Amino acid sequence: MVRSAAELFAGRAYDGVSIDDLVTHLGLHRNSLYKTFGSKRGLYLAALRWSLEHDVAPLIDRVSRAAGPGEGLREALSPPGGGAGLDLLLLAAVERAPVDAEVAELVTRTLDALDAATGVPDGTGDPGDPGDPDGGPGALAVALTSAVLGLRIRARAGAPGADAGRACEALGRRLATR
Amino acid sequence: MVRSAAELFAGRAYDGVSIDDLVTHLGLHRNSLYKTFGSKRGLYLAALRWSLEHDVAPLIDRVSRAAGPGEGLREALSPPGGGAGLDLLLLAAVERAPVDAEVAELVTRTLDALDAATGVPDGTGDPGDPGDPDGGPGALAVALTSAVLGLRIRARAGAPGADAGRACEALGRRLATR
DNA sequence: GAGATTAAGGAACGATCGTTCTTGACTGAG
DNA sequence: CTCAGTCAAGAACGATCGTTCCTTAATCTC
Repeated sequence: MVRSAAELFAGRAYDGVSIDDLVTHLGLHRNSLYKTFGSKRGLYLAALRWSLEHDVAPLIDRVSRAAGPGEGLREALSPPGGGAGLDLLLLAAVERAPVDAEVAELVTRTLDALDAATGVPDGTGDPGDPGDPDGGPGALAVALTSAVLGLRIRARAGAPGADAGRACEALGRRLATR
Repeated sequence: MVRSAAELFAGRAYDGVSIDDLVTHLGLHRNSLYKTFGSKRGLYLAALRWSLEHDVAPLIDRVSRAAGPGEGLREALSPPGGGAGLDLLLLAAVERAPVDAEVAELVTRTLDALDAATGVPDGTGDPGDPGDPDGGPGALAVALTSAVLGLRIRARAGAPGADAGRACEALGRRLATR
């Protein structure tokens, strides 16, 4: 149920998903929705948390176990389960986080975890260069996960699609050497 | 007028900006809006085109003239003019392009131009590696511009902010060497 | 100066939004 | 059997959405 809601919210913007859409695509009916989740926002938060736990968290696990940075992040773009993947997190970051503090908190915490999972060093020449300088992973890891978000955007926007894998592979190779 | 509309649409989602918001924040009044642009979507498209021409195009110019890939893209994150910058393009790519073919066309064409402006080689080991293999810039350039989009997302989502510059700098250094 | 044209400023429209209330059938305990 | 409680199903609510229409004031032409 919550998973179906997550898939709907991952497909289009928050305002683009109406209560009628939710009621018809899900089995659940109006009364139960408000009884259980309180409001549309409540259901959205539940769906977001579900997606972060069941889609993104396993992905973070696989990334942290991957051989190189490129390999792990390439499969981040095409999740095996066929679920919402990163899309709900992406939409939440772009359109909900700026107007919803609770969403912003969830998003930043998840992205920070994804940064840490890459295991990529800082990459700046600043003092205290390696790994974790002072709280939080390195600048290069932030850039890498940001690239994944951007590639997912371009795939959604209708790019040819196949070159997303090539782009991630090329980037991973550059970051892996040395 | 169109610029003010672009700033509004860059700030929140398309459905989050109402006609009342537009007529109050802009000087223009309802009748003229529909006389001139036909519909809300018409005004949105005009604003998007304006932003692409006045915000993104100069940015692409500066990127193509920058010394290294990192230097040019870092200022892409904090445009000097203080305008909408990449935000309208970003929102258009995430939430409008999947449901509006005309927006998708504008977005993909602009992003392709940004790729080409980086002057970054392909980076894959594929045959025909250097520069433009067959139509369109290299995979590494796609990854680089995608990273810029992702960093802008994280800045909007409430990240500490300062590390976006560090991330872009670190990535630029990695891509410049060799 | 008189008449035609245009734009401003709202009122008003139907549709749809998120939310709540009412109704009717079903279930378990006494 | 009876009755309190639960839940599906949908009607209905006020608010707001995008869009159109109407009235009035200003501008331009002859």
